[in-house]
Amino acid sequence: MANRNLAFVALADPTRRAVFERLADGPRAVGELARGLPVSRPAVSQHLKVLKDAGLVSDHAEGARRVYQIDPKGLGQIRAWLDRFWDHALAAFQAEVERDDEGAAPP
Amino acid sequence: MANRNLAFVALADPTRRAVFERLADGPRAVGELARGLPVSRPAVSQHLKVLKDAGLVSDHAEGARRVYQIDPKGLGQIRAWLDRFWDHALAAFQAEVERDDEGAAPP
DNA sequence: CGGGTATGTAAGCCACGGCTTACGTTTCGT
DNA sequence: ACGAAACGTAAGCCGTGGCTTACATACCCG
Repeated sequence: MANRNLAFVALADPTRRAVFERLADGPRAVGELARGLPVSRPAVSQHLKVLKDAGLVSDHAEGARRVYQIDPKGLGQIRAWLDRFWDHALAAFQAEVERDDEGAAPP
Repeated sequence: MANRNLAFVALADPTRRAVFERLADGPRAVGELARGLPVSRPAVSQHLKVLKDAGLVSDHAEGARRVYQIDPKGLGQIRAWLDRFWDHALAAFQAEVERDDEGAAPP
């Protein structure tokens, strides 16, 4: 999926990851998130857009404020990919290790 | 760790991920990897450097060729972070869901 | 209804990153 | 020993992305 690429790109930026981790503690509004971060509020707003497009967060209006929270669906998707890749890569790695040991120390 | 940032950044680029996934099938040399990829061989070389700095791959000389293979240690590190984060975020998410259901449909 | 609050968006700037070509170095083959 | 192969690195180009300031919009409160 192109979704995976979006998720990886979204998680690659440190500031964006800071926003995301901060959101892991519970739902927050934009200004609330911006407070304590070394960037301006519009910057946070832009980061949230990227995270939303990647399916990592969801938002809903709450009066004049806009509350964001983590979307477990997006996070699960990327985790599933990592798990699948993990199995594949590890299998290939072990196969290579065994191939190296083939004539190294036979009983 | 800054290591995590390097890993995320490394995995964010599509071409670099293509190299990495190709490496999951088994160890390969640089030119071998470049064949079939839409970029030049030096580009692949640069990508491999980034992946190596991120602890995602390791390399060893084999004659004139340089063989790269996946480093499971780096991959495990990022997976561990994702697992930890997954638990935390999911817990907060469920707590929020329960808080919403609090007065919604009580028996 | 008027003022302050909370947010998204536009425009513009600047740095960084990915790609290519060109070059230098090491190793293999004959 | 000499040419070719395989690779890393330097230099340079150009698009993209993150940040800021400025502006427009929706909402609450009195």
